[in-house]
Amino acid sequence: MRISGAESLIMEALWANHPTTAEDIFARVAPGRGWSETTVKTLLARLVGKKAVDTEREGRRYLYRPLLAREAYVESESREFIDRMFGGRVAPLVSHFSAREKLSPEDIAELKRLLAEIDDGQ
Amino acid sequence: MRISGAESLIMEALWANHPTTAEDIFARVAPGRGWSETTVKTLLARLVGKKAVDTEREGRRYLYRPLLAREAYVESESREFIDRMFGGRVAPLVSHFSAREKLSPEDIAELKRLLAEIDDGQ
DNA sequence: CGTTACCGTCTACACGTGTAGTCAATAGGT
DNA sequence: ACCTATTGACTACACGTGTAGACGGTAACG
Repeated sequence: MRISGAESLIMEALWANHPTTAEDIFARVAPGRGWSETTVKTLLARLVGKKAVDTEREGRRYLYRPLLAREAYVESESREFIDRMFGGRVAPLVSHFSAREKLSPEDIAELKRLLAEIDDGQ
Repeated sequence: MRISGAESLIMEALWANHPTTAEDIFARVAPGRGWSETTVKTLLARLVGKKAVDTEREGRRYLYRPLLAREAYVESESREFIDRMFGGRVAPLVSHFSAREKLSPEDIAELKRLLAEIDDGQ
């Protein structure tokens, strides 16, 4: 089930803090977006419909919690993106950024660390 | 100007071979998609409207050529994706793939080569 | 117990997108 | 010069998405 752009903002808020109320999500997401409360509710309802979010009644309101794990979401989005853009391989993407000097020193350090780790594993 | 998913397939065909005719693009893109010829024409027209593709008359038909460079497209899509998914940094993405053993030996070799290259540059 | 405030649901609407049919212009062949 | 085949333009339509108003049920408070 596809998560749209606006919906993914709601998911981010939920991943950061759950279970929680629509009001809380509204408070944390809407300011940066200028969304009305209804918009947040609509998006939540759609996510529940898509089975990406689960609800649990708490008094007169719902508590929302993510059903879709962020890991799984990142995984499928990444795969799709890398397939579309870089023929399914990771190195060309890194190469692309490296060629444009968009790699920060921290990036470079961490990449080295990762590769060393992989070598250790072998 | 945003390029949609279907449109990006047309762009790929154009990047691979240009300038060329709608018929040629149809021949190369439609089979894998089951698109009708009109669909390809519509997408081309939209891309021309978005100024991502340029036309030049050749007899009774057009020759199409990309106006938007693939480099620029990849750049902006990548940036947006990395911002959305990994807080704007490349290393977490690689780390994500590395953790799932989705890095091919070629990926790893190329990453090493890239890092060595960067070191040389310093 | 009745009223009120809150909160989710229903409804709505414009716009982009995926997909394609019909039409009109015109280049080319005879 | 005329007919025809080709090719882009116009039109269309359903569906997802971004965005939000209106409404109705029900929990809570008095």
